[in-house]
Amino acid sequence: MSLIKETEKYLCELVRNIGYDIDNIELVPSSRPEFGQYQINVAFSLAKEKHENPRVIAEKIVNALDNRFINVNIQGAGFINVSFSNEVLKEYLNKCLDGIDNLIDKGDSKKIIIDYGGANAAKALHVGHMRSANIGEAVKRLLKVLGHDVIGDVHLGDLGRQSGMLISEYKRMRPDSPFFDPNFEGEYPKIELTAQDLGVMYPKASVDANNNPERMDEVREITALIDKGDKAYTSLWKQMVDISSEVIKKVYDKLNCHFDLWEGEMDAFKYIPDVLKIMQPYLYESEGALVCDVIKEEDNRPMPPLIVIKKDGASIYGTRDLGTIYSRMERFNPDEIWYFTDERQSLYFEQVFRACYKTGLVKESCKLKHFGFGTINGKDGKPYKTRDGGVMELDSLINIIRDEVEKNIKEEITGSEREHIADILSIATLKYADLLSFRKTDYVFDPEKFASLDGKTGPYVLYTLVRIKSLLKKANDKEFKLLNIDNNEVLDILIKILEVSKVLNKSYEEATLNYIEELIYEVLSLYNKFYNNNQILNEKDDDLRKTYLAVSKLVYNVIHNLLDILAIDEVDRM
RNA sequence: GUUCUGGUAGCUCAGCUGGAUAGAGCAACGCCCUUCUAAGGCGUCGGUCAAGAGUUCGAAUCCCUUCCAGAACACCA
Repeated sequence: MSLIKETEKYLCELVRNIGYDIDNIELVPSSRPEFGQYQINVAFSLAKEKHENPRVIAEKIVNALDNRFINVNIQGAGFINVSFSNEVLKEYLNKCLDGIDNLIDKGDSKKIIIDYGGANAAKALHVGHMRSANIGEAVKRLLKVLGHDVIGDVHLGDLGRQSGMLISEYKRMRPDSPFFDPNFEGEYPKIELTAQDLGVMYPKASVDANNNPERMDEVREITALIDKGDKAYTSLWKQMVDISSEVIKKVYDKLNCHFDLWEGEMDAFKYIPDVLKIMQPYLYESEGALVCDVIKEEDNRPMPPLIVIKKDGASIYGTRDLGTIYSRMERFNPDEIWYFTDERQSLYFEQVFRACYKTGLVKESCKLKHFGFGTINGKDGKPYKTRDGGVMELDSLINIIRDEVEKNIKEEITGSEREHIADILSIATLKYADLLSFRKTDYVFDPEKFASLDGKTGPYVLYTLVRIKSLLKKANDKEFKLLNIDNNEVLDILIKILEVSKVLNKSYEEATLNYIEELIYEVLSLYNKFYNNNQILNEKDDDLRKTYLAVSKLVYNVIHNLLDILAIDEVDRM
């Protein structure tokens, strides 16, 4: 258990013993550091409830405190200020030099499925996919650290209009192929296409279909045929999906995103009949489609019904999501399913979730949650595009950052090591920037700013770690131990590190990583200040040198573990 | 049109389950290298928290109104 949590429990017990019935007290980092490390504001709420003087309540609490605190004082109308004694801090933090277990508080373990990634098969990953990947992967790792049982699913968009687009294009390229011969019987051949080919074919088909209604009808027809299980088209499409999957996987690997399940919409297919059977009593026909009402009496906004079967008889993305949820319930029986997609899909997910509960597809005890995120914009405030206004592919985006980041690597580092460092640094830069703002906030993509050594950036973080690692490596001392922590710069670092537990829990509750990044920056910034003003290796006083080294090790350990949650790798030099 | 999200320093953003004097980064200006990676650190400047009214010991935070911006709103995902 973390020191903060343990202390809060103690305080809660203490206040109860005085005669106030409360279930928790918060130890808040002080907004007025000159009065102490922490403030306790409980006297105000109790005063309001009991109609007593907050100052009197504060005095009662203060008088009961034991000697784990020093500098206890009451300010203003009833602010209680306390600081931990150095002995308490040393004893606790000396146990935190390796690993992160002593710094965090685990709750009840839940089984949670995380649906993130969402790449479209047969189309290159683009900017929009990056946030889902980065946020989803980090949240997945965070949940694991907090003791949950997590399953991450890439949930590929491998069914839908792009299949019709690509097959119609292939038909124009190879009209004589057996896939288009209705009389063909036997094994369909292997197609000779690369992911690059598919990347060229899709936009070509898309442009044509958008300008030509007949072509669009053909696309729809092919899409519907796959939906209905057409052998030739399904075989062709599956091959296309496999071809592009390899490339998609490589990009996800670059981003350190590793999925437990590599499934997609097509995998939901076989569950759709069961889903329809269960939902049957709630389905009705509307404008040719089969829909399910999801409006509730208390709604004060339009809530259109969820379309389950289109008027052409084919499934739609909602149907596939329902099938996926059903399959997850059957196979894993999770406590929760979390979705990470663009915020613009929030109404859609609301519809799907309501349909699940209403029809009994999902039991009430299983929580379905959608966590939307904001868009990545250019400096003009509009979604980030290539110079000519096209969709920015994720790979190009990585290369843009890589060009910037290269400038920060020392010239003396060359060859494959340089390449390796550039790889890690560019992903770290991209991720740090991507996770820096609150999940729902749109942010401006600014490669130069992100790759800068100054400010809240990946390079700043990794550079600081490089210095710590170099220093720890040079240290001859066998013993790293906090012995003398009277130095204020040291104390500031230690107190900041105590926040880890709360920061992780807050990040979990809101499914956002910006709090973690903020903490990383604050710790490292305090460490840099300390590093600048103190000689660590050359410190003559044994106790001080051991303490300084222990602080360095503690900082490294904490930041290393936090970066691991964010799926950000480090380098040894740069 | 209805609903949702947002409006905080010149710029980019935190803070929003009400707490003491509203924060950070960048930019600008000024300091600190016989130094463990100065690729760093320190300082200064910078605010009607969109506007107005309300709730209370206390409001950037909660409620209401208005203005501005973005998004969603049935067979695309």
